[in-house]
Amino acid sequence: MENLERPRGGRPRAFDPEAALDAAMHLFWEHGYEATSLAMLREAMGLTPPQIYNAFTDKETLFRRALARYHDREIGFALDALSAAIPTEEAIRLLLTGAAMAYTRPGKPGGCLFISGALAASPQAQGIADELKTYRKATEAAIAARLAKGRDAGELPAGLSVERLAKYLTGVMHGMSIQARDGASAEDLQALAETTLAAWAAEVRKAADSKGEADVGPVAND
Amino acid sequence: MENLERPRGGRPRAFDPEAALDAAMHLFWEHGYEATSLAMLREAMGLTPPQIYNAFTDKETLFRRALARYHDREIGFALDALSAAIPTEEAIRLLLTGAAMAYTRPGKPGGCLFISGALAASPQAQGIADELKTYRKATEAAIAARLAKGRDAGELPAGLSVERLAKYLTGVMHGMSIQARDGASAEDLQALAETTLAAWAAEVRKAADSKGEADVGPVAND
DNA sequence: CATGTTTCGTATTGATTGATACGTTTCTTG
DNA sequence: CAAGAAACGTATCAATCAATACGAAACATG
Repeated sequence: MENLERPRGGRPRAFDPEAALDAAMHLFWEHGYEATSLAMLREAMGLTPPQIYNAFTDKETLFRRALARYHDREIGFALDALSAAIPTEEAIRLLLTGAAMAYTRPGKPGGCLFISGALAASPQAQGIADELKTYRKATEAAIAARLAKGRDAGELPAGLSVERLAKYLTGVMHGMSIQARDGASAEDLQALAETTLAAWAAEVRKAADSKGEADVGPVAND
Repeated sequence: MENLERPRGGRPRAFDPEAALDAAMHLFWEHGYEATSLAMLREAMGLTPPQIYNAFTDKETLFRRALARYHDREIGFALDALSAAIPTEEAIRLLLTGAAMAYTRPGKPGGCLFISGALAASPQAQGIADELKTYRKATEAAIAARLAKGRDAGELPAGLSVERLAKYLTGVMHGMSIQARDGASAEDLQALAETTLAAWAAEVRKAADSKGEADVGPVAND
């Protein structure tokens, strides 16, 4: 998966590429793609420009590597929550709770790199903005797929629009990311997640009522 | 309020400052503060650099002017909804519906300038990022104040945490802004708003139940 | 009409941006 | 131990960034 091993001999690297990538990731996370200059990267990574360019080609490639690393190391909770063998509602609860924690980790930048990396961008960096959008859309698609799976399994009413609910949940997570950047605590985001789950229950009940069915189960009482 | 009138004679301006500011606002809205270069502003505003600097001091001042103009001309719906003499729930409904429309206006950049302007920033532009955060926090505070007013008027249960609910609603609006930037339609955002209002009802009921009171009224039925 | 004031247009300014040239050093391989 | 390969450090590249100098032009006021 990692294509960093050298094919043949030569002078060995004087630094740890993973540690350097980690430093770059945190810097991009904090300041975004375009606002992070090579001078800042140089200092944070402890490297000279030729070292950076030899190892990571250019700034754009370095950022994409940082994105992949972020996806693997910082938000594994999302994939884990959605793929776990647990009820749908519990998976969504794990997802939102995980986001509340991941967006407010001590010593880490607040919020999500997929959002902080670039929302608006210059025309030259449009490709980066598009890549980030792709990551965000993938999250939404994964949530929708999980909801569809729960609906097909009879956990959710057949009349429920999974796309609509996925868009709501993704939107809430995006909002949590911005709230985190504005100083919200883990507890604040946890409360936000709980309010969101209340909406979940209301939406599910509404969809079930509109079909006149009563086989809802997990959200029947009050 | 506008301090653009000259005190004494001199050569008149060859351009309309408001139209120029409008062009700058839309450009900042689309690309954000830092990613918008003076070359781009020059072309969009149809002005030479000295014209821009003479009229708006510098890029930062121009951006702050654009922010104020955006606040006055593009999101008046928010203040209107919160200050209207209508029930609290209706005010929130207007607020969210207004956001769904304002974030997807044809011919305008998607989302909200207060978010697209800068989430992450370079150390040099930290002041701009802080100013945007101030605008976002002001929105949250205005929502909280409106909720508190509704609670004090007996429209909402006394046990309701207006700060928590305000944080949720603000977060949802932020999420709507990002969804709009990712291509969501006005209908998508409207659906998101309706799901949010379902959460509203659930939260209010929960707060009322925890107090054991029944004087809720607008959300009693099912 | 003379004077003061403001903006005009043209041509640049110094600083910073992302990215390299080049000769040297240090490793693997045969 | 020679030959090839890769990364090293130093110094710097052209392009773009935000911002101005400067003299001419166009207004208001006396």
